[in-house]
Amino acid sequence: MNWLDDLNPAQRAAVECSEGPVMIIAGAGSGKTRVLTYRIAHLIEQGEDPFQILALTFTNKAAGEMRERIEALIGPRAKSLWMGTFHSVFARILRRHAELLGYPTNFTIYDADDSKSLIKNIVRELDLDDAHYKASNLYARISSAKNSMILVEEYAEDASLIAGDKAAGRPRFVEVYRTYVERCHRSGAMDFDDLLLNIFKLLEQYPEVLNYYQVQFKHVLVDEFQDTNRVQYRIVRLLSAMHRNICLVGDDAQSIYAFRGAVIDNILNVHRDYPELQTFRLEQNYRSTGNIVGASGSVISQNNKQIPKELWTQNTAGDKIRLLRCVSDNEEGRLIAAELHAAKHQFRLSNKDFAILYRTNAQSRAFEEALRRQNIPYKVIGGLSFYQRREIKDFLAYLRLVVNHADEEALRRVINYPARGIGRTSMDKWILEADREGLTLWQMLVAMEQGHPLGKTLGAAGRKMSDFARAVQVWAVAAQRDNAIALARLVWKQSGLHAELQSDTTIEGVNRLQNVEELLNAIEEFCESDEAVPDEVTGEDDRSIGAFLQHIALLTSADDSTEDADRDYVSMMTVHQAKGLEFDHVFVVGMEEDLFPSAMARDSRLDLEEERRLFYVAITRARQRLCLSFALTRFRFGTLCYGEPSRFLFEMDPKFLEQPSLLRTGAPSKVDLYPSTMSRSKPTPISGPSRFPGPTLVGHASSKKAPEASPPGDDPASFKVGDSVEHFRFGAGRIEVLEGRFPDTKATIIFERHGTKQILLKFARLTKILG
DNA sequence: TGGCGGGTCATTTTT
DNA sequence: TGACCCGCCA
Repeated sequence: MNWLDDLNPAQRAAVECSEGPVMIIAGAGSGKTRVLTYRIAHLIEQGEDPFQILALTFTNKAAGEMRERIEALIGPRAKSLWMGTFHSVFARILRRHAELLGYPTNFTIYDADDSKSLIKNIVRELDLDDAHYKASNLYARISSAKNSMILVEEYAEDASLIAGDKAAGRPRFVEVYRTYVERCHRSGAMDFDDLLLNIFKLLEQYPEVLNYYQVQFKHVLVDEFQDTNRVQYRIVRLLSAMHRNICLVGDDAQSIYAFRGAVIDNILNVHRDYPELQTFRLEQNYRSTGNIVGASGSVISQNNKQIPKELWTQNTAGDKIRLLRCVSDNEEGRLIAAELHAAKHQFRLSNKDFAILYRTNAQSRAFEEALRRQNIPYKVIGGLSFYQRREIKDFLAYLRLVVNHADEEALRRVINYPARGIGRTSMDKWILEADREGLTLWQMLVAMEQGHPLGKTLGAAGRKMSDFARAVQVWAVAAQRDNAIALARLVWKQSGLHAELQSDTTIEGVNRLQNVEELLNAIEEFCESDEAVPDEVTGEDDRSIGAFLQHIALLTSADDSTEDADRDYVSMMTVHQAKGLEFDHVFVVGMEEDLFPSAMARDSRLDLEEERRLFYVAITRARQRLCLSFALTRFRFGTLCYGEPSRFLFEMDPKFLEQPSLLRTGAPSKVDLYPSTMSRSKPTPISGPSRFPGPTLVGHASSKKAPEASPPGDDPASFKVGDSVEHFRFGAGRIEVLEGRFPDTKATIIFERHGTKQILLKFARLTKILG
């Protein structure tokens, strides 16, 4: 037990307090993971059964790392822990009880693409116009309803929700929601949110199941508690209600997922649900220099909504924080590349020690170009995961269909890919007829195979459809006896996918073929490795294709196997993706108003506080050195926009900044690189007193930053549906629909001479026509 | 039935 | 500016 000596007093207290509800507020860099892993190890050392410990995380990566670290402490007993993401642990439980909820045991998990595609189909079927009913928007609404446990019927009865939808121009949203839920269910599919919501339903509706897991989980631990949504919190409370040994670890200052349903009030108000809650604060930062800790503190203290705490460090003060004032986004790229290059040599760092963090993905371009020009290897983190690539999804759709014939998204995806002569008309008739007879698409196929008249009506296409159904049935039989790889190879050959991809000799085509082959390798590995944990209910070591699909359904880009631990590259990513990571030297770029903080957050205190927490997350990633840059002009959406330094820069106590004067409007862009500079790229000299100095690439941006340059227009908040308005370019028109919350209210306007346009009020400079 | 061109639309996204 | 989606055309 001597490893407990690795902990400071606060950490140790948090680890050793193993009874009753505990909250651990873990500041950035305060050794949160260490406390969590030691706590679990300590529980087991004290004689607790690892099978009775449930630890929930948000990412597979976090779960995997934690398990490894616990194993390092206490050995292979760690393998028996119930540890994983909310979604994967719950998916596992749901498999056992799926029938209770009317799902097949081998239910499919729909990812966001599947869900959106289904919603798109529904919008089409309900004959709604897809300008007002955008799949991504509807999906987000459905998701947030589910995360708040608002079921369809509750939604339908909630007058204010309905009124809101009406006002937003989508009065039939509930129908979409209802149809979506029905169709998922009919397809034997759960989306990500269902994995949470259905666990909640299961525990609520089946007391014996609830009791079983309440007994089972003597200890429940939650990582990143500040990011839980309503349903997650409810589930955790239910599961831990018997033993009340619940341990919530998090940092309210790092809550950055409200837009996805995370409820910061969960962490702010836990004590209401647990009056006997014991709270521990980890306030000593081990990660960063004094200047970085100090600067981050001065930023986050501007927030109202937070648990009071004071982070401190024994580390040296280190370098002050550098500011980089750039004339344009391209110059920002060049200067950062030069800074990086210089620092790398001066401090003898590797590329891996650097990270460039930005608010939006679109910003990566300038840095990619600049780094490429300097021959500095980099990697843009995030983006499409391996399993989201089209060819992979296509092949997986076949496999999904074999496992679960009801999976409508899979069926639609592959029934005519590779092309087998089943055209749009045939598909439409098929869908229509299935709907009329109340059959699923698959049942309709089977009916046709067994002589349903539609088969004859469709002629050749009908025969092809029957052939297809028969093939899937044959594969399904094979899936009963073969393991995953044998089945996958069979389908790969017989589906025609292999031939299809092989015939494409373009570079991308060859790539696609290789990707599927890589997937096949992964399946083979799955069948051979001992990765698949035997199911503790059946005791069987499941190597079926169904088990494989389950295994990969909840992986993301961060889990891709391509291990480049050996490659040395600069990491570039959004701030969100950087959470939980740390680097020696961090650049946070694009520090401008309306970019960071995002323009969307401009007028809401809560949103702005979340942006501020996001900035806090960004700067606390840095261990040794932090550099913040902003550009005075930037191309956005094709037009040149003016920017001004982010308010967050002004919120930092200037004593932590190397050159606070750079924030002064019109200050010269003095960019002295690190002494041993090798930089070739000179900063563009700035002259003249103009507010936005620099090259005159000014254009006439419809700049939101220069409202004084455009006719003022009436207050965007004052418009109503039905108002007659005048637009500076489109002339007279009438507002038909207003949607979105001020200030992002979007208007659909029918103009007398220019037809219907959708316009953002805050940019439009509309004037009201009276009378 | 697929390939192209024009129109539209732009945060963040652990699962 | 660029990515993506839809619809039209061959």
